[in-house]
Amino acid sequence: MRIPIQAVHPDIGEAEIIGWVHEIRDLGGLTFLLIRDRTGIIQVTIPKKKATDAVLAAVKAVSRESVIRVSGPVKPIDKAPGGRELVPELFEIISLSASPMPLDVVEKVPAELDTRLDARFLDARRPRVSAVFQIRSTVTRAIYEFFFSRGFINITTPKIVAAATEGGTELFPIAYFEREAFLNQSPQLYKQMMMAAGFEKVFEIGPIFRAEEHNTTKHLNEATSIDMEMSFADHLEVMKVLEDLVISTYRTVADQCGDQLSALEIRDFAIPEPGFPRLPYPEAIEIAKKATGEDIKYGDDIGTVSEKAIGEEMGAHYFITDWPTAIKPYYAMPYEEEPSVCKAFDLMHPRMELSSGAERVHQHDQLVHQIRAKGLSSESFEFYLNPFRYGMPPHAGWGLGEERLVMTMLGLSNIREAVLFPRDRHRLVP
RNA sequence: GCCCAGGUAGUGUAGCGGCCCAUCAUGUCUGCCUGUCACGCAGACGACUCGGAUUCGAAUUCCGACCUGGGCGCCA
Repeated sequence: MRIPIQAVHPDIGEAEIIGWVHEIRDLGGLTFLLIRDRTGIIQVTIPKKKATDAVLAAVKAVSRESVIRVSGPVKPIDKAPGGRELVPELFEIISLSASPMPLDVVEKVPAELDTRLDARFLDARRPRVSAVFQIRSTVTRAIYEFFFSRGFINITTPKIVAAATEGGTELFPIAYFEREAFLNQSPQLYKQMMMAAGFEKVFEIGPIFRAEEHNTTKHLNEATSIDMEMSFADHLEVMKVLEDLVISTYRTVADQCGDQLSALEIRDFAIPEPGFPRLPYPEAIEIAKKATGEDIKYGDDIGTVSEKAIGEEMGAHYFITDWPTAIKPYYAMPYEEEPSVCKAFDLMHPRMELSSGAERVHQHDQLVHQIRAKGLSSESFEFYLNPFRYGMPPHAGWGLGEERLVMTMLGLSNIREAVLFPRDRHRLVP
């Protein structure tokens, strides 16, 4: 019976392991193999004089990164990594690895991201890479648990759609039988429609597609969006939910991913402090203006340089609130007393935007008016507008980028590090 | 899309008109080695992105294409 390498202790006497050959050190009369599975690494020691011919022949034939099965007694040895070693009685090559390999799993020689992504299956054998995706898995589970524990209903919405969600972003066109369709940029319209269905609290974690030709370390053409929508809630309430979710996700990772954080050499993993500061948009651009010396006017978008400058000033997670209605989507609710400002917010990490959300317009006529004010045609939104005629409750929600959450949490320099098979301007394979 | 920097063995690099049938490391192969832990030692193998131009001579200069990284824009 195979046991995980992490569970191999001298007390258990004998063990059978299956794993990849991490390193081979042949000293002549003595050969050391390091064998790796996803739980850890163990040394297998083969003394030439005591080993059987079958074992010696297999050890001679095996190459690095081959899959092997080894069984034999486990011995406590101070000199071995982990304080124990396995001396094989049986040594079977299950799957021989070819050489040379596209990259060095042991990381004696670094590999560039592009090389790594081309051979992602090998790259992901590296403990530090594997750790990122184990943590991302924990993040996903923590988020599902967070929403379920608060009574949210999980929904799935179509990724093949007939038209744009918000305008603004480019869509990928696809052939849908005899018609043209698009990959959805956001579940926004569908999650709002479920407010009209009376679901009250919904969430979805799923892919979104943006055909923007951006070329940066924080954009993807296929990303994972964590979306929620809540009836009878205003923007302030859903901001609190967002803050709680971020903190509880960090806490779960801190509690459950100690080994993975060590593998990433993250020693000072800090859980964000509750009470994220709320920075009104006019104050945000003031900070940006002072820090960058640029002439930023009210109503301008906050560019990358400004975003960084404000992030440095704030130093931790914060919200930007009270955005000009003109630069937020048509579905953001303007303040009654000052309609040029709306109840939209962005959740910022000092490095970048993580989430944006808003209280939504729930009155049909106002929504039509705002769609037209953005230069969009309300006819193509008929499927979306219809529910607003038949008792749409007030509601609010947000969308949070999962890759950006993981990237900022782990200090990854490139968002592609947080995706197994990233899709960007140039990469479609693997 | 724009700007900048690049593209040299499987990987990561040095070289930047002749000292280059190209440096170093890692890797692979062969040999030696019984406590390695980035094992060591000896030997071998393996590369100038593609196309054009300049030149007596191009990895090196110029032009074009393709590809990569970073910054910006757009965007979340």
